[in-house]
Formats: sequence, C-alpha cells, structure tokens
Amino acid sequence: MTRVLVIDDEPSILRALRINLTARSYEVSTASDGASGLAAVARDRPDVLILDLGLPDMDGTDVIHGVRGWSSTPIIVLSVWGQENQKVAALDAGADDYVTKPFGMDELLARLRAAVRRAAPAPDEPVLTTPDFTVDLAVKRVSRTADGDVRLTPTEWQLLEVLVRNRGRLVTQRQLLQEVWGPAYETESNYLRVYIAQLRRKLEPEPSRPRYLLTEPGMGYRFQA
Amino acid sequence: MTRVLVIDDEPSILRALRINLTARSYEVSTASDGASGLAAVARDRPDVLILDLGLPDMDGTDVIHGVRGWSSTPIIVLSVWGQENQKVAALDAGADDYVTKPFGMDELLARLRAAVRRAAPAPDEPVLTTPDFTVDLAVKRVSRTADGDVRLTPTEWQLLEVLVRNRGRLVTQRQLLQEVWGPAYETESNYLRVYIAQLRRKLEPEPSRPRYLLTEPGMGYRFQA
DNA sequence: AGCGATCTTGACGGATCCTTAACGCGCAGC
DNA sequence: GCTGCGCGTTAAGGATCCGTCAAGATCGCT
Repeated sequence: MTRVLVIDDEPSILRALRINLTARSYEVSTASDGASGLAAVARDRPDVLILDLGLPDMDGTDVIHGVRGWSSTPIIVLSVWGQENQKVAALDAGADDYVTKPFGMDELLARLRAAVRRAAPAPDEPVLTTPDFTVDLAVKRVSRTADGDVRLTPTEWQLLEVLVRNRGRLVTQRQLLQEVWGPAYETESNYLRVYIAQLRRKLEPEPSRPRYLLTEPGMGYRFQA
Repeated sequence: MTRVLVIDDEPSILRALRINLTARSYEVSTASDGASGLAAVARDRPDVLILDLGLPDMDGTDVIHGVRGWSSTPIIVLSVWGQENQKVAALDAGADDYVTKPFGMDELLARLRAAVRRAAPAPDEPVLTTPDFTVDLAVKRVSRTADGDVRLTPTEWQLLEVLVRNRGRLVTQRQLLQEVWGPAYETESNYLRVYIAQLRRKLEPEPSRPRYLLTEPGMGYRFQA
C-alpha cells in the first residue's frame, strides 16, 4: 500500500485529503508544520509527500531541501495561485510537481499516481562512513573519527550532500552549481573551487592530497568512497 | 547538452519555445503533428519531450502511449485551461507533467529542469568489460584490470564515449569530429589521430597493435568488444 | 548599531589540457 | 624508384583550469 504524508496547516485541506486518499486505499499520515513534517518523513519514510508551502514555522523550499538532502521521495507541492517565482523556487529546490489551490481532486490524484509511478526505487542509505569521517545525511551531521564533530556552513553542507549522494559517480560542475547555487550560477566555477577547498580542509586528512574529494580536471568532482 | 523535442502545431508557440530553450543552451528540435512527432522521438532520442495535446492529426494520449510503449523519456504536456478529465487522462497515459496554456515561461523551464533532473538514468548498458579494462559510462570511470583507475581528459573521455556507445559499429571520422569537437571541425582529422593514439596508450595492452580501438583506413574507427 | 560568521569576488602561480605542426612509416599508383 | 596520401607519433606553445589567498559585501544575531 502506498504511504502518503501530507504536510499542511489548514485542517480543512488535511481532512479532505485524508478522506479522499484513504478512500483510494492510500495510507495517510499528516503533519501541520515544517519541523514535525521533516521529523515525520525521517520516521515514517512515506512513498510520496504532499507539501503545502504556506507553513507557519518555516519556508517551504527549506522543507524541500531538508528532505532532498537524503531522500528522493517524490514531493508534490500545494500552494495558492499566482506566485510564479515561488513555483520556480520550489521546483528547483527539488519538488516533483506543483499544484495550485484551489485544485481538482481528480487532478491531484492523477499527479499523485504519476509521481509514484516514476519514483526511483532506490532507497538511499542516509549515512556514509569512511576511515576518516562519517556523514549522516538525514541528521545533517558530519564527524571525524579522530576529533569530534565538524562544523560546516550551509553552503559547504549542501555541496558535500550532493557529492555524497552521488558517491562514486562523477558530478559535473554544471550539476553541482545548479543544485547548490541555482540554475543561474551554472558558470560560476569559482565558487566550486573555493568551497571544495574548504571542505577538503575540514575533512581530508591531507587537504593538499585529497583522498575523498577528487577533482577530475575539466569535468567536475567525485566523492571516492 | 540536453535535447528537447517540441511537438506543437502552433508556429508562435514553437517559435517562442525554440528561442527561449536555445537561449538556455538546450538543443531544440520540433515537430508539428503527432505522426512526425513520434518519428522524431524515435529518430532523435530526445532527453525530454514537450507535447501539445491539441494536435491536428491524432489524439494527445495516443501520442503519449506511442512513446511510452518503448521509451521512458519524460513528457511534459501543454494544453488549454480547464479540461480536467483530459489532464487526468494524459497523466495516467504516462505523461510526467501537465502545464496549462497560457503558461509562464519561467514555470515551464522550471518544470523542464525538474523533469530532466529526476529522469531515470539511461537504460543503456552503462558498463562495458573487456579482458583488459572496464568502462563505466554512468559513473564516468575507466579502470584497467591490471593496474588501477585510468585518468582521462575531457576530450579523451568524450571520444571514448562515442566509440563505446557505438561498440562493434564503424564510426565515421566525420561523426566523431562532429560529436566531440562540433560541426565546425569536421575536417580536422588530425585531432582524431592524436587522441586515438592517447586512448590507445592509456587502454590498449599493446598500443602499437590495437585490439580494441581499431582503425578502418579511409573510413573511421571502431570499438571492438 | 555593532559584531562575528558566512558568502562573494578578484587575482595569482602552477598544473593540466588542447591545439598545431613536423616527421616517419606503409601503401597504392605512376 | 618516386610520389602522394593517410595514419601514428611526438613535442612545444598557448589557452584553460585548478588551488589558494585575502579583501570586501552581506547576513544574522545581540
């Protein structure tokens, strides 16, 4: 049975979705703000996520980022009509689809089916361990085995997250810039050089001789596991 | 570069999309009815498909079915506002997203990025193994079974990629030059000689007596599996 | 308003890579 | 044997890319 998590602060919408989804034999759980929503995602591991952007406690794109850091669960965003740039921001943050309120229930259900259908069956392992340090994507924490926890800035963390999620694979500069800074920064390869250096300084046992954060000249970077 | 195929019968939309997509460095091809659209999908193998449902010759859902029969290329559907059941039908037929006209270009571009981002990795055989080395196209890595990984420059990698994708087949010099260096370099067969030699030096057990990267005099090269 | 942390931006030396030209070799035609 | 052509090989320059540093600019918090 497909499990759906709905994150919305309006009781009426929550109720309507619960009724309709349950009737189609989905398994529904709910949360009414961003923080408890993120906790619920980590706890329940739903197959698909319906997220209202108008949450009281945090910005919607931050919720998306929080999920996308370690999970590829499909995310369908709900929001009021007309916020074009908000729409773009949500999709670029990693949302899979965007439905404007008021919405037709049939359309939402169809988009739900489409999202579940194409969902990647890859259940990512949210924690990675090397001889020198450990990265936990779900909790957003990295600690070196020798000394204790390592403090990363938000940008550093995002960059590391993308590389670790694609561990072993070569990640293009374009892709890194796009996922961390946004599609408008595709050519600012300067940023990459600066932040890769900072990550190496904080993680590598020998920053000048990188063992994990490898650079492939002219192409991009690779996290070697 | 991401290749987009637009199937639409309205010249104005075709033109607007072509301009905007080209400006974002997408590679755009177009078709103006369903039949030629399906042919174009089979021929061009686009990375993503933008499909108008109001085509003159056939029903939109039939086009979707025609594509989904053999390809999982993401499909973004365009249509006029208000046809709720059509929307549901298109999504259930296998479309990935649905945008109503008139649409904001920024939104469409964002949905395009989202569709490409979550696209399933190519169903091609992404890894090729020979007695002497292994080429993994998905991860962009090649390693010799005797010694460890081999470092390839961007150009070397591109060239090898084209040859491996067409393994067993003869690839024309023209085609190689065009795919690696661009259409303006079709006559610079010098480059090929230089880079084929470099690949042989890095991959062949006996670079002077090639076993995998074969020369077809006067024609081109062939990767022998 | 002030302060610290973080992000952006520019500049530089050094490493890497691409381009280009030259030369040798084998082969076919004259 | 001579010549022209295509291919393999090599090496040198010039362009590009990368790592590094540090000085503003910006942000968040008190």
